[in-house]
This record gives sequence, C-alpha cells and structure tokens, in this order.
Amino acid sequence: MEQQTHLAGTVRPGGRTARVRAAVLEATQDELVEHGFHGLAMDQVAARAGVGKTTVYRRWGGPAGLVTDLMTELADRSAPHADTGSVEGDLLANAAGVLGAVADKRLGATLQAVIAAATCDEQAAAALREFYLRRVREWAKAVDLAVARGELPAGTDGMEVVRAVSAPIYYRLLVTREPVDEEVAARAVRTTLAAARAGAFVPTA
Amino acid sequence: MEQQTHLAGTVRPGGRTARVRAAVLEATQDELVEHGFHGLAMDQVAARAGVGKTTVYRRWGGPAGLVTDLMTELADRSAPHADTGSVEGDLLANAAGVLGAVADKRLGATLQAVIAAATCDEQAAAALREFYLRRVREWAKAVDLAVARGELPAGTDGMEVVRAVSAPIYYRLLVTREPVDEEVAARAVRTTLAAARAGAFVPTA
DNA sequence: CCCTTAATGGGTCGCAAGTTCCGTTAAGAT
DNA sequence: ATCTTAACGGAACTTGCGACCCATTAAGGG
Repeated sequence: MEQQTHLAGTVRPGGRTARVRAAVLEATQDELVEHGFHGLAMDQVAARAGVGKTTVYRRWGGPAGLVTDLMTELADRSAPHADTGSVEGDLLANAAGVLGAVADKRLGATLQAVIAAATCDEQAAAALREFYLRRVREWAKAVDLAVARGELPAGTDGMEVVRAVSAPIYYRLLVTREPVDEEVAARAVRTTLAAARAGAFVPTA
Repeated sequence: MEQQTHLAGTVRPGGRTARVRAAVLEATQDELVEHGFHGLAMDQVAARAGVGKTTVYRRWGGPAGLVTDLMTELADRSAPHADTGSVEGDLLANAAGVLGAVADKRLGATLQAVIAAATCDEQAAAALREFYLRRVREWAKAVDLAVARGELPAGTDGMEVVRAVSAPIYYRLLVTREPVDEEVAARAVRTTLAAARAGAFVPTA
C-alpha cells in the first residue's frame, strides 16, 4: 500500500551502501580534478568507483546531485573561526583559508564544480548558499569579538566584513579568471580592515 | 592547392551572412533568458533564428562559441567611464552600471552564460578576461582623475579600486546567490572609498 | 547581367549519455 | 541461523546531440 519509495540508501545506510557512497564521492572528486564539472560523466564516475552506473543514476540522479552531496560532506568538515587575538590576524587567517581551499587541487575543483552546478540546478544552489551562510556566520563571530574588544566601531556588520574579504578572491577566480595569490588575499584584508575601522561597515552610519 | 579553409563567414560577410549572424545571436540571447547556458541547444537556436542547424554548428562550433561571439559583440557597445566631478559619484555610477547589467533580464542572462562558459571553454574565458580588463581599465581613469584632483592618496591603484567595487556584487551573484540590490552596490562603493581614502589601495604602503 | 564559389540548409547517420528491466547480493530484523 | 527485501549491477534499449553529405541559394567580382 505504502507505495512511498524511500530515496535509495536511506533504509539500509550501513555496510555496502556506505561503502558505495564513499567510493562514488571519492571518484567524483577525482573526475572533477581531471575533467571539471562540464566533463563529469556518470559513466566514468561509476567505473572509477567500481560500482554499477545504474546505482549512481538511481542515488544521485545526475552530475548536479553528485556535487551537491559532495558539498554537504565538505560542510560538515569545515573548521571553526580563528581567534588570534586581533581582527587583522583573524581576517588574515580567514583569507588564507579561502585561498588555500581555492588553490587546493582537489578542494578547488570541487568548489568550482558546485558553483558551476548552482547555475543550472536549484538543489546545488541551495547547498552552496547554505554552506557559505554557515561559514560567514562562523567567521563573523571573530569580527564581533573584535568589536567587543574595541578594535572596530560598535555596530560593525560582521557578516559583511567577512564577505568583503572573500569577495575579491572569488571575483578573480570566477569573473576575471586572473591568478589568485597571497597578494590578492593580503590586499583584501588590508582594504576591508581600513573600511571597517572607518566605520563603513556600520549600517545607517 | 590552397586547401586553407577560411572560417565560414569571413570571405563574404555581407548580406545573408550578416543577417544569419544577427538572427542567431538574437536567438541565442532569447534561449539564454529562457533556459540558461546549460540548456542552450544548438538545435533550438537554429530553429528560433530560422536558419539551418548545420550553419550554426559550422560557424560557432558549440554553445561556448555562441556566447563568446555574443560577448565580443557586447564589448563593442560598452560605454566610457563617467565623469561626475567626484570619485564618489563616478564609483556610484560604475556600481549602478554593473548592477543594471546584472539585473537586466537579457544582459544578465548573457553575462552569466559567458561566466558559465568560461568554466569549461578557454576561448570564452579569454573573451571574458579581455572584456573585464577593458572595462576596468576604462573606469580606472576616473580614479586616476580623482587622484590628480587630490581626492585620493597619490599612488592609489585605480584598477584595484574599480575591481573592489564590482567584487561584492559578483560574489553575491555567483557564489552566495543572494539577491543583488542597490544596498549592496551602495555599500561596495562606501567601503571601497573608505579604504581608498585611508590609502589601503596604495601598493607598498 | 553573368559567372564563380562561399555559404546555407535539409536529410541522414553514428555514437555516447541516460533509462529500464530483471536477476543477484547482502543489510538488518527476528 | 534464517528470512525479507533494500540496494546493487549487468545488459539491452532508447534518445538526442553533433557530424557529414550534397543539393541549393545568393554574394561579390568581372
């Protein structure tokens, strides 16, 4: 009677099902590094993971589903914000983290894939939005602490400060496609900090 | 003997060839608005343009070729930088222009398509890079004038200032996929200007 | 106005991505 | 240990993108 077909993998998630998922996500990352999102073929992923392609189609539906699952996996592993004692130190740590993620062969390919997938798949877009919302919220705490210490003006919007540090890095990566190096990250922190100290991140100011 | 096959459309560019190009690019934009880059089918474009699909494949090769051509077309129509008399006015005008382009149904879809195409096609990436290099160079003049007027510190990197205004807008559009409104544009100008006045855009400072 | 041939366009074909079918394997409950 | 059935996987089948062939049209030169 209950014709409700559970999404495959939710009723017996242990043993083989878990191994298949791990193998497929691993293979997906390998494929992304080699061919990028546009060249992500379900066929290849299945073969590399050593599982049947039917399984990959059934559980993930398509390339977008694969990278979305990958993103939720990454979201769980994200680290808490730094606390070096100064805003400058914290923001530099944040910029270094973003730069590191983007520069990393495997992680960078995955991030770009999710961003690409988000342009044509609503689930991927939602996962991406959620991921960055969490990260920005987490790091905004560091800015709030700086405000509490009196390093920055009261009322400074912490989330906007954090976004301002990442923005130039992603702008180069995605729009102008120029190389992204420490110089870019350092300038992002320097300019954001100058603006924050001047009170430019205080709303209605 | 001369087996050199010229790229189709270069020897007799007048009359029909020009009409076909115009119709195809027009149809491409329509399709982009409706289905986005991922759903851009050569078949559909040809049908909508009222030309044979063979022609579209022969002259543009694929979806990436279409949007690349579209981008070179847009590049020619780009306007010169504003000159309102103050940096603030000029940067606000720039931010408004970017916001307007991104918000515009047709132009916005095209821009996003080129950005998407750039992730999997080197020609599209090059066209995109070139396009923004030109635009940034053009608007950097306004910043240079401001430096000459004494509004900003000597040595301020004009191109970086212009990039800093656009970055938050594109960051939201592509990465966090939050809505982009005037508030975002206004804040981008406000923070960039504060940083510039503080000398944060002067290299080796 | 005529001629050469660049450029177009309809029709067809091959291949690879994606779907369906159904038998096989092994989770997880008793 | 045994049973039920969730989940997997091989193989055949369908679909549609992109390539090719060749007849037709019209640009541009004389």
